[in-house]
Amino acid sequence: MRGGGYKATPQRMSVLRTLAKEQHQTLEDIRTQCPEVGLVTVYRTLDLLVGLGIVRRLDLGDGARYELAEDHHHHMICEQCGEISEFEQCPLDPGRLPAGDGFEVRSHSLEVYGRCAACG
Amino acid sequence: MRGGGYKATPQRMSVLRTLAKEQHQTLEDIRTQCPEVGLVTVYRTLDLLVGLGIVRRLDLGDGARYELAEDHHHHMICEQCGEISEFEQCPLDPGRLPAGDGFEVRSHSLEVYGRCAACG
DNA sequence: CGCTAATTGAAAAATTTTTTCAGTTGCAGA
DNA sequence: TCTGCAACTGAAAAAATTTTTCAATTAGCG
Ligand SMILES: [Mn+2]
Ligand SMILES: [Mn+2]
Ligand SMILES: [Zn+2]
Ligand SMILES: [Zn+2]
Repeated sequence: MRGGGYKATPQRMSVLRTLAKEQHQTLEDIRTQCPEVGLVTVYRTLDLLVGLGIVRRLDLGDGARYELAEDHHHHMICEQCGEISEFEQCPLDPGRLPAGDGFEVRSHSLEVYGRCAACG
Repeated sequence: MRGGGYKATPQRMSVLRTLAKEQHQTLEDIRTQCPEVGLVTVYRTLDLLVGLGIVRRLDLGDGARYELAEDHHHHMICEQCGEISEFEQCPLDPGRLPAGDGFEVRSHSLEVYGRCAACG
């Protein structure tokens, strides 16, 4: 963080601490957890952290959510209750990724929709 | 469309015709193609069509896009030029989908990021 | 400790989306 | 073909979200 000439301000630390507590939070979630950080600063901090690759921005259909960019994983979203859970194992068969059309695959994003255990 | 008591208005036809011309359009794209349709009506029509399952809303990181909900397919997004292309073959191995945790998979969404042929 | 570029946040602006509501219209039924 | 009316439209206003400004503050280097 300080490597690139960025300051480790209390506001940034606060946002990071909040992100560490729980994954997949919305801007409002973060705001609630960091009432002492100004709205504009939350926006700017998230932009910065996303730009640095420390945080990942998710678009799961209900607005932006943020998570610490740790290991590669995927999301299961319950269409009934909205619960978002994660799974590690990557169900992609590399052999069946698109090829031959000259597109070079660098990363991917996979979301699985359905019903969580609680919603049957 | 008329089945559910909905009217086939010129505005709705116009939006549908636009969606048929090109996939993955933003609201602005659609507005440009349908200058005669009021902004509010475009919003409402897209909501309606998405609700009816005729249109799919995409979140590929740069705001909402819309496409006719035809066959199941996936997207390749070039991180350089932003080009969005499609591929049909599903690289998912059903055997490696999350299981045992009680989550019932009903659908999925897969996006592949990288470089298109033109961007090297 | 002092300096300075980086940072913050209140206010204002810009952008995007939703709500209102009075007037219009597609279309089912006569 | 004509009528009635629930469905629909769109201008205006409101609400919600995001970005820009800019003067004051501050983290961290020397
Ligand atoms: Mn996650
Ligand atoms: Mn598509
Ligand atoms: Zn994966
Ligand atoms: Zn698939």
